[in-house]
Amino acid sequence: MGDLPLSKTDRKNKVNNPKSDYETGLSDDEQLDLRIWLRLLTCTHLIERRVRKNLRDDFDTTLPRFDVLAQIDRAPDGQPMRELSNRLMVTNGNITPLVDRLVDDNLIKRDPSTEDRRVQHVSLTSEGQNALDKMIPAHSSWVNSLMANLDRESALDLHKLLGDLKNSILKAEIE
Amino acid sequence: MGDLPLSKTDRKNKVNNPKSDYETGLSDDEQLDLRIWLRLLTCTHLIERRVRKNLRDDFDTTLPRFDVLAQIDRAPDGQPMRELSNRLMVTNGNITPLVDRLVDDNLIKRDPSTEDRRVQHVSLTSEGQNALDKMIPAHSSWVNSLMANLDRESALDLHKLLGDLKNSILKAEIE
DNA sequence: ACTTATTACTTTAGATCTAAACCATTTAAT
DNA sequence: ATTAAATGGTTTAGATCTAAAGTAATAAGT
Repeated sequence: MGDLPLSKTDRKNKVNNPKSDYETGLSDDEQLDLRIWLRLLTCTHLIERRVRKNLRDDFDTTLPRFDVLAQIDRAPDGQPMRELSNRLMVTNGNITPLVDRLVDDNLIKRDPSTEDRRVQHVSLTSEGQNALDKMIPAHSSWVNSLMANLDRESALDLHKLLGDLKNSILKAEIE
Repeated sequence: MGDLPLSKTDRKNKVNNPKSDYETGLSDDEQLDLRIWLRLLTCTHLIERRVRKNLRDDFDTTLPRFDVLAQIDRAPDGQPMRELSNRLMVTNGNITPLVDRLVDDNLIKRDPSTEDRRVQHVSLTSEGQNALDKMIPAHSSWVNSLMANLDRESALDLHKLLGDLKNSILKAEIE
């Protein structure tokens, strides 16, 4: 895919890079990619576990509920359910009961769209906004403290490389 | 925490870095950490979605089942349930029914430990080993293709930085 | 020996998730 | 206009997950 004569994809080709780990049958590049994937997963799990616990201990709520509230907050005028499930990257069938419960708890509200009768616009109630306003800085500080041992330059590099990775994935998804 | 005079933790201090985003009330470093966390989550979700779909389409199985099989494979002589849940970073109560189903499908087997009557050693059956041997290279190639647009140097950097992040998290967990 | 943790695993209750089927509405294509 | 396709949302079935309680066996402290 790359324009460079020595792109990684070339080097991955077993004709160009016959050295494989005999035990696994995987090339060096494949091994590296798998290790990246494992670390990605580990970091995600570790952070999620901490955030989950803190949300429960400090706010008696759950991560998916917080995620929904935080996402709704990003569109103050309300947003359709589909946008929620897209942004949160979960299936649409998952959002409905989550929103149901948050509506029951009077933290968010559903308003039918005037333009499209299929659409339900979801937005925060003042109670929901209040609750979220307390959670946002706490959540931020938790993540912050987990990354405190990463110097700023590394953090900037990591942010950039994760952006590259995301683009690589999206490019691969298209084909 | 850092030994350097201008460590990130110092700069995070609002006295030293009074510039905050007025809208969010978060410092630049906090914003950066949150963005890293978001990208981490996005990449993880995107890869998981793809792997999940491919496992279903090509092998008619699920990601948690594959994870359990792959983890069991790493300890050929069998390993206790606890080690499984530790390495897969899920609660122990989650592993039991997953293992139950895989045993029912004759892909793995449980053997009581001779040394400790509480322990159940889990290992692959030959059927399970056969199934897994087909999945491993496929899984690797999927991950590989998702990262194909990342050049090798970036991949190495990313691997290293994710290691740094992991260490930072673990250090923070201890306190 | 005896009591008290601790550990390995299971069980329970309930929330969350996926995939797939479904309904209603809107859009596109004749 | 009429049909066909796409879209937004819900529902369903079933798997996966967490947290917390429970059970049995081991380890540690006195």
